[in-house]
Amino acid sequence: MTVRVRFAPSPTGKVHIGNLRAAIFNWLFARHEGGAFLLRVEDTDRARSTEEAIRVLLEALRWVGLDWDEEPVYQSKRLGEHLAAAKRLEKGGRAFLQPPRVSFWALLEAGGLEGVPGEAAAFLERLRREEESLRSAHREAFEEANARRPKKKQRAYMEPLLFHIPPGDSGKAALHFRLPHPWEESAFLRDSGEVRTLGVDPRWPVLVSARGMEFIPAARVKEGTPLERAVFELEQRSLCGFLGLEILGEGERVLFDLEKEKEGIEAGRVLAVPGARALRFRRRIAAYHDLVKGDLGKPAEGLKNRVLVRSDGTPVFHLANVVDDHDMEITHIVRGDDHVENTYWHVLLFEALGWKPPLYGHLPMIVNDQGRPLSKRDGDVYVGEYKKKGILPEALFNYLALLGWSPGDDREKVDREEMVRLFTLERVISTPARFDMKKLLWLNSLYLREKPASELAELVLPFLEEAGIRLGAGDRPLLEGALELERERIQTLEEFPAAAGFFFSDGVEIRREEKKVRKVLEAPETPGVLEDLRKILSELQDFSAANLEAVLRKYAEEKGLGMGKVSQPLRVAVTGGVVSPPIGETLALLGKEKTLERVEKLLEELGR
RNA sequence: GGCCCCGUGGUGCAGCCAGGUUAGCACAUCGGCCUUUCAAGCCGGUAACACGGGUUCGAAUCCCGUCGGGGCUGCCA
Repeated sequence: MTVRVRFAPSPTGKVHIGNLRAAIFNWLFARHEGGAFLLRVEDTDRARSTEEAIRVLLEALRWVGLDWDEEPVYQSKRLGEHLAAAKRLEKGGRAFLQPPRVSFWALLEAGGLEGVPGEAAAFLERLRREEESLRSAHREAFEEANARRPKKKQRAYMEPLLFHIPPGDSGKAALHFRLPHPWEESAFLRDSGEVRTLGVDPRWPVLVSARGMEFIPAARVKEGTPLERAVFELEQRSLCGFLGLEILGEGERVLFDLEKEKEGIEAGRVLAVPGARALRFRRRIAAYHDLVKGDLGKPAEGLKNRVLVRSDGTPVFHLANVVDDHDMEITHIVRGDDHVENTYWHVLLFEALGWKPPLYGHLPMIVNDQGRPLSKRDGDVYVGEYKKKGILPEALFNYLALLGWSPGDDREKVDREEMVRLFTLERVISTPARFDMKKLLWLNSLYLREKPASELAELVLPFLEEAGIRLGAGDRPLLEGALELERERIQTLEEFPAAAGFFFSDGVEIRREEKKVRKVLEAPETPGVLEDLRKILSELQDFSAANLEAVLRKYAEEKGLGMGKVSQPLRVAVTGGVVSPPIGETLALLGKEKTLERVEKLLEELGR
């Protein structure tokens, strides 16, 4: 089997660094396996997915050197396939239409109020009238509880499900995916053998239908709370985790046995079981093997049926994803950790469509200092910002690849080919990683040192322009020379103009505001030294770095001065500051004419 | 709240599955050397197995519990 992986971003005009890392891991995996790396543009949000946004996306991938193997697939063009798959599920009984104004009342009505004792029916009526007051009671209770929580654990208020009226055009129905019934086989659901009981509120009937079940867990409703004041949420669960389900009443009396009602349920009956105290069932576990995290599983009684097609007729992300992954013959899905929980139902969806799901691996998230997922508030989260900062794509690639993966030894700088050779998902770890800009900068300086000056020159041009430095037609050798000298002194291309601008300017502004500069200028021997050097340098024929170095050293020795007393005044004259590459190299590159001009000018300023 | 995932210095990784060094490497930080400045380079220092039990001659490693962080819990993607 040939490995086929994909990177499936939605184009928003910016590429998040976490997405880029996912792309890198996919690419490395594909290249290591000799497989294909594909692109799928999830452009179903037409408002944001402009052509410009798509261009930015592709450009970012090219920038870090990720190439893809086939024409990108545009999700927006595949609406027909998505809907066809949904239709197929509906026909096969694995999806059902449900009108949008779903509420407990509606469901009760659909099934009739038969089985609900008169007392409960009257109570429903009362509740219906008091809906508003209940709603605010719920809200109040929530706000109160929320205020007591530590800030980090606070949640946004959500309407209680009991009164939840999902948005959507009234009159239209959303298509729901139905998880397997307990009597249906599934490769991703297994009998755990463990018997569980789950308390339910006896004041409320449990509803069982082919769509799943609805109940209020007793744990949510405190003992003795008047029902009309109770803060509870209706659970809408699929049946899939409830093997051998029995609904128990007072004294463990069996009120309902799912096995016996199978046929009625399949025929579409909605059963209301009043007076229930507990659900007893054998637990089924939803499970899949994650290539990064190992065997993963969760109790399937927590699984819910999910919306596949919205009431406006558009497929949800998950459906589109699964259908596209199948049609693109994707074999491995490598994506962010935030999709782990979705995977349980994605594999079930594949299965329901009669397809074999791909293998999944989930990458740990990149987090900020607070351990939260990197967001735009943290700054520098988009690929473009790194480019703008003068980070080399090789460095970013290297850094990102090592965030959550390692070649297994202590190497930090690993080139692309080596990574391709060594990459395995097995070596991806599952702990979230913090983004460390300082380490990126360090890696960047390493790559800066080894890139040919001619390439660097090309890359640094925009930064020079940004700094207002214009190069003459014949300045290319000068630029490359300056890069050779400065490359190991800077960490990013962005720093180059400030460090080497003096090579390209006509004159130079002495930075007297700097203490160290003043100290050099005010040194008593400075004027004399500069006068001597003016003479010596003007008579010098061989203006090479080596010779300059030798001449200056000889002069310092003769005068009994430290080399610093000679080089620093020159440096100030020529660069305006006290920092530059070795003085010989600097003067040689700058050239005799400019050097003398600048020394002359400084002497004038010093009144000589 | 429920379920799932994760916990090695300030940070990233190695070590964990197959228990046995002084817990290794790198970034950052501090100090020193080199030195004409700035870098680079070299040498050295500070600093970690979240906590508590258990198993064992021996636990970062296996088991249980606790705590902490994150994810999911939408007709968002």
